[in-house]
Amino acid sequence: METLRERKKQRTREALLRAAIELFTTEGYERTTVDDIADAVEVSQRTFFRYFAGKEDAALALDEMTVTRFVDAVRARPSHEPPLEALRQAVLEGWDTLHEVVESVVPVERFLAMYRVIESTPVLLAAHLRRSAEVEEVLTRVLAEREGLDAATDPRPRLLVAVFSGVMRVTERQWLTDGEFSVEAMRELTVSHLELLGPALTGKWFPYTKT
Amino acid sequence: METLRERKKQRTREALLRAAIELFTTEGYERTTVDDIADAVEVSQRTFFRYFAGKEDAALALDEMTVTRFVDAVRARPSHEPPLEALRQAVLEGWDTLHEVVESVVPVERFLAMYRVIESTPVLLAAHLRRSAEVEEVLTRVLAEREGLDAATDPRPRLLVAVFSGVMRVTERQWLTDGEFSVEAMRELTVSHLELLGPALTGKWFPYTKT
DNA sequence: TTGTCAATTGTCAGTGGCTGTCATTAGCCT
DNA sequence: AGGCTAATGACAGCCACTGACAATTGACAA
Repeated sequence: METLRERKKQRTREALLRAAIELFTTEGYERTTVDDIADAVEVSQRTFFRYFAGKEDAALALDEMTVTRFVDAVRARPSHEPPLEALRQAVLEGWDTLHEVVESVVPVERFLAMYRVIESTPVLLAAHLRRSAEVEEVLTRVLAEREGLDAATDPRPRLLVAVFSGVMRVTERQWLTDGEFSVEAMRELTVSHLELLGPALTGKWFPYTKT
Repeated sequence: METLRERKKQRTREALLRAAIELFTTEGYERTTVDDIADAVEVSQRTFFRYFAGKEDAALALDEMTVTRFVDAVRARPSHEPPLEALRQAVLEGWDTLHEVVESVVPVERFLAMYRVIESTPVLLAAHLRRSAEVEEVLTRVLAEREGLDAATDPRPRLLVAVFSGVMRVTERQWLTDGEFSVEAMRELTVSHLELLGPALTGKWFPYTKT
């Protein structure tokens, strides 16, 4: 049983996060001030900064939860799987379990709306990409260990992760652009894009038809 | 012959850029204020913001020049080359002609020092990655046109560019980490990493030896 | 050459993100 | 109940950045 203090803190944080997401998705990220968020929860601006490193941090907090989940899923993949397959399965797992990760804070639609805000707000997109680079670093170490390679001297795990992450970014972007925001659509795009990986590199452009 | 006004403007901009790079590389990006830069050139802070969209913009201006050069090089590659080869050659050209692009503003060592500042300063790295994403978009369109594909519906050009860019990011990062800052070292890393692309994806980890 | 026009710059005031400090409040524990 | 500690609020201040307006300076024609 956790103490009252801890429960209060957790509620404050969640309230701030919810208010932030609400405002970001309805009013826009730039037009929302930290004071707006703090006022909505009736705490001081200073308190906001005690829970979040900055405005960006609040905007990316949801995404951060899903990323953590994804990385854990990669770690949990059986070690006999080829690395690319492990990454692929982990991503698909991530999308399948999106609800249980996010729903504790906001409905999934809010999450998707927030995702679009991130992609369309330059400063948020930048922060998101930097965070992705950090994740690539972690994945590199995880894969290197799995495969018994030394990430410090062997560039191949890092390359593999970079390539995979590149494909995932393209996939997410197209998913948002298509306007078809179902988990199923995301699954299909992921699978088909990863299948295109080999052919795309050879430079032999067979006629392309959507699957 | 250009007018006196234009020459003055150009000189002011270059002076600001040089002062900014000087301060960023010696004092650090965060510890340098816009006032510091403006004072060093003896203009008002307001004037700085008339030449650069922000502090970031000044920090990334040099890199921007080289990126522009690279994109132009891609456009200039003969259309019979396979796309990946065109990108590869354009990158190598870019490194070979680094001097003539950069030297008009600062010595090349300054450029390299600034590059390290970018990689080691979170907010600059983020901005750099976002800019790279924009470049990927441009390259996608260039390649799609070259190959007679429709970038809007066919994901393959975008995937190819994303993969290539991923490899280049890994390469640059390792180049900076290795501490061997010669153009030759960069060439070699580029070539060898691109050669590893295929094998890295198959998941068959042959013993790796540096070339 | 001089006067007019337009571009460049400086000054000033203000906003918003973010931090340090310190007093106050509120939960915890004996 | 009372002392301890963690959480909060209030305040002052820094810095990036912007809008508005006035002052300056180069351009160009009469």
